[in-house]
Amino acid sequence: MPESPLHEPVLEWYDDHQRDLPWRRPEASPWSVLVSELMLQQTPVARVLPVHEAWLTRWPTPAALAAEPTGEAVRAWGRLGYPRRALRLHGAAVAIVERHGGEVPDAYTDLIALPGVGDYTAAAVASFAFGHRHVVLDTNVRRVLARAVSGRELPGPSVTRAERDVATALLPDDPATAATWAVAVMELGALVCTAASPRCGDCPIADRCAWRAAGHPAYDGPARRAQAWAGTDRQCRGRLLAVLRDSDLPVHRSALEAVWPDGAQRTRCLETLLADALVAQVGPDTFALP
DNA sequence: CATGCGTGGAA
DNA sequence: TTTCCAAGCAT
Repeated sequence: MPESPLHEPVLEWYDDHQRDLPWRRPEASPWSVLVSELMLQQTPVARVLPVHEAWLTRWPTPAALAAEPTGEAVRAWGRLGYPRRALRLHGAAVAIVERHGGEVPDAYTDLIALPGVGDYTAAAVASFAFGHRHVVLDTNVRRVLARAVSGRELPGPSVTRAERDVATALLPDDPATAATWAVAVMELGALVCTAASPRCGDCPIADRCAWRAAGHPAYDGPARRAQAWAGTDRQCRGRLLAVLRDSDLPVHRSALEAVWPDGAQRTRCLETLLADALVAQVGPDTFALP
């Protein structure tokens, strides 16, 4: 389903406005792309940039990372958030060495079999790193298509069949063009067609946007539940892990008690961190990164 | 399919 | 000061 009136303006806009990101440069390796995609899951580009650079310097290949303890990945992950992603990236590196001779695979089915790689990430790596033709459906793309094509402000909570059909119908036939289209729509969503304050005045397809034509009707789907934070297990786990991350030596229980007063919750969170293999117990009362 | 999972900057 | 996130994944 090639020629859509959306293609040319979006591709031209991307050519003029795309950000210069390390994982988009011609010399970027598939490993660099994969690392960036894991880090960018729910984490803003600005915070990923320095960690990605340090990561690729220290571990230029999957084999280099796979040779290290998982705790080194957790430490290097720093404050990107969702540190289980660090374990998954390490696990992906191990799997790449074991199953693919140390080379990041280019096939979607091989990619999605890696830890931490779901539909979006598999399609993104196959498309961005290898130029393959895939529907790359992230939250940015979903929002752009919801607006421009479907006339709604925001996509629903989960990907629908109809949404995927729309994205598939718009995907250019030529693989190279499809890959550029995928990253271009995503970039448009990230820079112009943003969630909160879309800059329709800068949008290359504003005159073809169904949402704009309909007068920017407000989102009418199910309310997205706000995520609580203060006092949650997530906050507690974050505090505990930060103590271990910031110490080169194993830490005593007392150091953990100091950052979270609620003993029952602290104990429970420490247990889940141990169960998740984000923390290791190295003595009767001492803990460290694995 | 609904939930849980971190973080720090912007509105 | 609160709120709301930001290129999802696993269960």
